[in-house]
Amino acid sequence: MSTDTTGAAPARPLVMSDVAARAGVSHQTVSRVVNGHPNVAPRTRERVQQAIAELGYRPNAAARALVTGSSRTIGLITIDVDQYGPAQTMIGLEQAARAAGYSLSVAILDRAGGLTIAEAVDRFVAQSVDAVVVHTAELQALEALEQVDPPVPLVAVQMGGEGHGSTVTVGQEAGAALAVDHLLELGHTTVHHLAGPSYSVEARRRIQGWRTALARAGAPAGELWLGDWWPSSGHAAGTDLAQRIRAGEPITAVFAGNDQMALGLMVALHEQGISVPGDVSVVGFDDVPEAPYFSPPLTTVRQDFAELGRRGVELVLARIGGEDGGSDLVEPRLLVRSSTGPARS
Amino acid sequence: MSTDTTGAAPARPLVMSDVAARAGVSHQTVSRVVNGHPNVAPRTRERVQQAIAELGYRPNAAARALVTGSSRTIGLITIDVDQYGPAQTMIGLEQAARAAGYSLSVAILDRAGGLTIAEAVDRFVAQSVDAVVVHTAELQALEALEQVDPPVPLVAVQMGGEGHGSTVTVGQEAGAALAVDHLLELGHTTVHHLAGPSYSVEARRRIQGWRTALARAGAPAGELWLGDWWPSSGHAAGTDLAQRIRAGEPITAVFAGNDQMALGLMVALHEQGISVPGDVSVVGFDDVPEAPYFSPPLTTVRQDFAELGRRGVELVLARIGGEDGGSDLVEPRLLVRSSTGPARS
DNA sequence: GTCGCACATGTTAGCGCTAACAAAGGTGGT
DNA sequence: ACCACCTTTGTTAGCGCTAACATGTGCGAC
Repeated sequence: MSTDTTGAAPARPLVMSDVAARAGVSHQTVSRVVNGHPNVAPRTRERVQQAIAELGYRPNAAARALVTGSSRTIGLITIDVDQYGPAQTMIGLEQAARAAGYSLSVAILDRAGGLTIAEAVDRFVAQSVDAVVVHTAELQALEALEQVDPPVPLVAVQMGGEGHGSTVTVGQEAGAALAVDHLLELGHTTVHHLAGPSYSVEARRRIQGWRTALARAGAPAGELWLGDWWPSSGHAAGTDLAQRIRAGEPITAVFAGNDQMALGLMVALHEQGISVPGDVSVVGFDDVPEAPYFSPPLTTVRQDFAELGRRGVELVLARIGGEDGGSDLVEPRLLVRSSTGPARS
Repeated sequence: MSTDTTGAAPARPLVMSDVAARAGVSHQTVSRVVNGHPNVAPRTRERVQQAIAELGYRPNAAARALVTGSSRTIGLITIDVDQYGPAQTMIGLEQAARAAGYSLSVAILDRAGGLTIAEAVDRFVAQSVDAVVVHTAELQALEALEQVDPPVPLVAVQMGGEGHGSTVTVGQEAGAALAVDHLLELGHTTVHHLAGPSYSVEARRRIQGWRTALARAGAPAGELWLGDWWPSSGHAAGTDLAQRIRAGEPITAVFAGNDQMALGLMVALHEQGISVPGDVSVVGFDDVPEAPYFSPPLTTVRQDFAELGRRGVELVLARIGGEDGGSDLVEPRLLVRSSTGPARS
């Protein structure tokens, strides 16, 4: 319907020589100004900058990428961005990347296998990205990652194990230990664990941290259930738990692998007439924004996801700059609210 | 035969003429095969495809973008991806885009003003994106959008008003009406509304829908409070509300602008000894995954965010293909759970 | 005054690809 | 047999930019 020639929008996109013509210099001088090259006379630089501003010129990224081999773009491979943690991490990543002058290209894996890690890396390489950041805790995906050897830096964020390339990770074991120690200090004999799914490396690390903390304190081993991160699996576990408690089993403390499962768990317990924290204390993991408004407000382990993203970019930049960039760790923190209390004597 | 096939990372990236040499054709023939050009002899095509497979060749996206002016990339400008809706929408968008052979480049706005819409669009244009999708309900951002006239299709997703270019939107008024009518049918005299912040176009549309539905039913106008989408603002509103109820005000039904505020509201009510739905019925908006596990399980209006993303891509593709692509609407749906009940007589 | 050298600017080539045109080979109609 | 015409393939140019080299200019050292 509308023809796109409304004064401001030029029919032919502006190129460097348009700016050059206007400033009365060669296109190469414009290039030097654009790239902050030192050997340009101040007056010339000013004229060029003015011409750029007047024309509203932006250099063509594709041409730049072609000649330099770098697109000033970082590729992010992620999963489950509809969950709080991955979404926060992505925000931290994007903002840090942008602050450093990089754009973010995103590929979202799905559990249905629509896109494999190798394909995603491949695509990014063809796009001339300067680095790839992988954010997933999927065991399978991480194993696949080992096979990939891209010609650009690859950094993993939040992965549990030590993998190919650089890694930023939250101290999952430390976080689990925080939860367990808190519960033990409140006088609970042992702590049971409702873990995330087995394909998740994070879930495994938390299980490991839980076991270790229990052992270190000399407490008897607790029981382990597996959920799928979602509230419904917490609810199922809670229903089962409640029946066993009413049957007389001495279960008084549960550490849930994330806040959403803790929510489902507490709701099920409540439905079955079990009091939290009166009868059972519950600790979550993540500290989602809703956690303070659960019933009762949830004691949980906070992970600083945005910081994770920022560190990831730092690592990327170090690697792009040729530095080695080893592993980096973000420490979690315990937030005590009202879902935990002293053990019933 | 020098068996230096794939295996190790090649020192020099593969280019089209490497493939051409291996297949014994010219680079242009390779280009034709890669782009599915019709006039290539079947045998030749096969040989070339085999060479591509053996070498693991991927065309350089920057060179392609430079010569064609298209990078097969869609730029997404979004905000609040840490909230459920925007994150889901992004997932729908990314998957539909990838299915159509496009990549997604992401810019995340922040309320602090780190990046303006105009800058983001500008950046994307310099990146030769084929289209820009804007996903925000920020009034300010949408106004700024009116000033922008990019040389590529721009489609807005979820915006309330009719703006420049194409639009996909959820029927906000219809959703609000769903909530109000449900409450009215249960016998409540009127419905009060805890709305989202005033800068949000969505919040405004829901307010409008709420008012209209009330008026249409001949119900007296309800009271309006403004929150900020987060649970804490719902909690504050709920605390205030509870006191007024205990003072005798006849408040029995509240429609919250989103589920998180509904959560905060219900918790505050509960803390103050007001029963939901016994004393007050509450309806949310969004249907986050936690909603069935709130206390009580929340009656809410579901928005299909992933579908929104998919439709957005459809619209984009239509626009890229030169079609007009008008507005498109996704209809919300009411999910009745346990936070609503008949009015107390 | 003349040389040397640093700085400022211009000129040229080429990144890897696609588009346009050119050339070669095959087919059928007369 | 010839030519018209289609299909298949190759050759060339150029997208917009940066890197490398070439040229021009000014100024201090001798």
